[in-house]
Amino acid sequence: MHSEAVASRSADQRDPSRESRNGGSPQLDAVSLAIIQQLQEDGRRPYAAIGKAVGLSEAAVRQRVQKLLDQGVMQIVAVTDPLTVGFRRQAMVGINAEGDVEKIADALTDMSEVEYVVMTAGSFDILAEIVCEDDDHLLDVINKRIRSLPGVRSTESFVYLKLKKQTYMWGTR
Amino acid sequence: MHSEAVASRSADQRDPSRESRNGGSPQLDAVSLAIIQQLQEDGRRPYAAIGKAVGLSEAAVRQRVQKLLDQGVMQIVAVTDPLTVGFRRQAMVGINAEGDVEKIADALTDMSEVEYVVMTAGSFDILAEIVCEDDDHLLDVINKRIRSLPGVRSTESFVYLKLKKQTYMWGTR
DNA sequence: GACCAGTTCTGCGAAATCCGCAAGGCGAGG
DNA sequence: CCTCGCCTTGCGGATTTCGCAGAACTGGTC
Repeated sequence: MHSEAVASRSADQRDPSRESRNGGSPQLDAVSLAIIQQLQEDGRRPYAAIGKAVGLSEAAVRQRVQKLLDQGVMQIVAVTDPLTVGFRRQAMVGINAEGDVEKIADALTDMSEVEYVVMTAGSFDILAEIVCEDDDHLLDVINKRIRSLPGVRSTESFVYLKLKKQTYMWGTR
Repeated sequence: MHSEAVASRSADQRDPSRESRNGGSPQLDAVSLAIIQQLQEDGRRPYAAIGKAVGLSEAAVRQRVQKLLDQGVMQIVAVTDPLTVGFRRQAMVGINAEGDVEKIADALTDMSEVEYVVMTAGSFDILAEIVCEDDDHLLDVINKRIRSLPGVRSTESFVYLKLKKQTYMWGTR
């Protein structure tokens, strides 16, 4: 019914062997990847259109999307540039820590002003992106809430001046 | 018909005076903010439900969402953790530059491996997030493509080990 | 090979949503 | 007064969503 994509799908695309060891995360086959890719282009694209593109029925796409959402593998959301949207201060904070770094990362995760937390290798152990109402708020979060966390050795801040690019199209290359 | 939200809306929410000067971006009133907020929670929420929440008709919400999309104020997309999705290397790169920094940022923006570019104040002029297939690819992008850009004085890389948090809920606080 | 349990896909109707369009209200400005 | 921009209401038709039942495939076991 829907082109020749169907014929090859069940034969080879479902192969999960290439996943290797990437942290025990719920393995994704090529079909789910293709679905995610469709939704990276347009988060509101109808299931039927996605199904046609990846070679699956509408209902099957719906189930897989729901599972991906439930598993937390992806989220479908509106993204903006907070700076554009208005009167806010944003910054990236590099953190040097000692002891249980992951616990510090968890503490950051619990802060509502923190949008993005990633553990890194390099001269910072953690990078955290912060979105605030104004300078006072930003200062408060960085100096009072973050620097006072046990294990935080030092921090360095990079206040955002202008967001130049923000995409989610890694699947489309 | 839709609760008391309507009554107050036209009276005060449409006031654009608090926008201040934030870069000549298309000013948003409180209603559009509320719509964005709804879509930050669920990018697929139906227009009627959004309308009920913000006190607008379904058709009006539809028009505003379309305009916000067209203007590039927001995008509705699926977001994932590339590391979770599989076999990739990701890094944040801090860049020190001389001369026209914005031009360098534009050059970074043109690279498909670069997902995120922001100009900052601090010890880096630019922060760029990179998503790659593997180590070789990452090395190639950083050392060959970025460091060779005219005006780039130095770079420092932070390879991602683990993404701990990634949200878009600034509207919901 | 046969059987079975679990999972995934397909194929439907029914309900809800999307989408374009037209007619009218209403406030802001010229 | 008139225009412009935006919202509302209402409408129908096309499309999409959603739940469910049956079929198909997978992996494990005997």
